[in-house]
Amino acid sequence: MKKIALQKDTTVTTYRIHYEQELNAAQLEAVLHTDGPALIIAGAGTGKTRTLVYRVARLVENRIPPENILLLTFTRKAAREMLRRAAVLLDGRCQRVMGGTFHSFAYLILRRFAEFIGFSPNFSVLDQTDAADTIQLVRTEVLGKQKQRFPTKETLRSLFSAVVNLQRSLSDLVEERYPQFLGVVDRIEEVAQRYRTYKQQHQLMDYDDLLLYLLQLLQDYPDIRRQLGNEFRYVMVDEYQDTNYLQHQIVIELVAEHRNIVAVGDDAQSIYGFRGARIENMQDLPAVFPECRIIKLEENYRSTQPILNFANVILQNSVELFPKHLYTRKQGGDKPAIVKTETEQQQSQYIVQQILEFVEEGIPLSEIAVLFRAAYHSMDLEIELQKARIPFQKFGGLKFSEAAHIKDVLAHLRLMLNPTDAVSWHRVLLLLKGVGPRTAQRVVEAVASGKLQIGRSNDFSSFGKAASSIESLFRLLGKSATELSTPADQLFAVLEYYRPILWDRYDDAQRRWNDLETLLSIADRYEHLEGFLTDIALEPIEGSLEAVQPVSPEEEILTLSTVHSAKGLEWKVVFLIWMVDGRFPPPQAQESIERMEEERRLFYVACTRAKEHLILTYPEQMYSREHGRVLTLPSPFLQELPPDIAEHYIVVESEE
DNA sequence: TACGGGAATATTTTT
DNA sequence: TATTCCCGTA
Repeated sequence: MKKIALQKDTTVTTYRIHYEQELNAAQLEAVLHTDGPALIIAGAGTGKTRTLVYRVARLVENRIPPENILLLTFTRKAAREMLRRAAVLLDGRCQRVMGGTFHSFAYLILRRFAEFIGFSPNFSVLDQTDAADTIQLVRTEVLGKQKQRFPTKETLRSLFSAVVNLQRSLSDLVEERYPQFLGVVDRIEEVAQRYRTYKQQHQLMDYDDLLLYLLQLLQDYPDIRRQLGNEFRYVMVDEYQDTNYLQHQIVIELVAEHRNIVAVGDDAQSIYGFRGARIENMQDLPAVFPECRIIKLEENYRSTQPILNFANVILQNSVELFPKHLYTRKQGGDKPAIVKTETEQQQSQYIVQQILEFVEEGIPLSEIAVLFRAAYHSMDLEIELQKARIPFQKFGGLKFSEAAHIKDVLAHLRLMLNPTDAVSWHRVLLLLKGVGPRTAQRVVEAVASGKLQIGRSNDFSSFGKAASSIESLFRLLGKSATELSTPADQLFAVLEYYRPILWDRYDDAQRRWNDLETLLSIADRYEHLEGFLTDIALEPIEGSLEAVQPVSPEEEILTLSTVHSAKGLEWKVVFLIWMVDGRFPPPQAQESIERMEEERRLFYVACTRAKEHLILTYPEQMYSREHGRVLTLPSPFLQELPPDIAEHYIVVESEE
């Protein structure tokens, strides 16, 4: 007789995570949803990230290979953070999930299939300033001697980008945004055309190209589309309300086979319209996938009820959004405060003083943030914070890696990688004494024709007094290949070379030098120069140029941030400064209803960052360029609020 | 051809 | 306010 024994049935999965206990009903429904399309509409603070994190874990627990899961987020930081949390929740397998932005994902895929779109796998990625510099190159070609008024490189770049992201014609956009340039639209078109071919010839892609070519690849090669569809069998997209047309199409192509798409978003938080974001993408999803399940998360876990009431009122005044009502089970809490100060300085002093009081009460600096509409709005406050020795980190505005000295140094590194990069040659050569555009051009041509070559001895005698400095540049670039093996080594050599140039060019050289040392510590994490440079292009280093006081441990730093950069984050205490007409919203936005609506959503995003205390401030006076000191009006968003939704205060000065 | 000085110009948000 | 543009001078 056969002996019968028991063995564990491994085909029945037992779960390590107690999903039912740790999630609310709606969240649970979203997490347990495995196959097929789903749209999760998640209000602010309703545990959207938590839901995504648990869903990643759940899929992995369901034995779906992590490599087959794709998590697309708005920043790479967000993706990393979610996967880290999933790994803590479950185990290290979650770290193997593919996560990143649309752009970083596109980069990865395009490298793999570069040949299909006529590129080499080593193409480089242009960040915004690189793109503008490249445009400048063709711009001068097209323009020649003519001195008719013509858009600047940055204007051109934003125009070209809008053409791609908004899917509109160049002439339409020129007419709408820059009617003064309607007369030269043909030449603008010519620059656009040349820019396109220039990029192709030199193996360059800007941000828009990454999306454009990925979509093209998916649409033109069904085999590749199927292959990728199988590989990324489960796709999750965060912040769907801020995807643009191209990104939406990419998603549709990618999930065409398996239809496993989970999109998460909140139409009330769409704030990237200027970049082509379309709320409609979210609304379209059920039309594209009729079997799409719709799940709403409405219970808020972040804020107190008075803050939510305030936020709800903001949306009530919106003309186009679906009514939305956030609620919480949290009891109590103060009403938001609206504080009028006389001047900007008084506003800053008030904030500093309040921060100190909150710290006194035991709220750590890391739980406090000051938000504002535009990066430059915090200038005065930054000075006051420095005086009070409150350490802070600033997000938004000019990026660390966009600063001139950083770009200078990176240009040298790019030449080490790719000696045919004309834009970098220009940048690097113009740093030298006695070298102007003409000489730079000569050098670029000589390199292209092989008359000059990095890594061998050259004859520079024709360059007159600039000869010796050009020679030392070539010596530096020639060094790289043989003697320097890591990105950090290479950067170190560049810094040695660049140091005297820096001190000669900038009064604040020491501060900039500190930035460069920071850059060195970042480079140290990389093995290959290529990866280092691409990462910097795809994910410009956040944070201000202002040296963050390095003394204090990281948790003890105050956050200053634009509202845009604060998206998805939360703090116990949130200040929102400059709630003044013309600052929030800015004047340009007031020209159209759509843009005003976006500003309103932005205001909503700002207010829903606060967990316990929300404090809005506005000075009664401000300086304007033309008129000097002028009186302000409170932001229209404040004026339309019912009086009892917040407490109103006026700052009065008193002796100690 | 380089470069300095002064004028013009844009100035919201970001991958 | 800071960068870019334009022009005259060396």
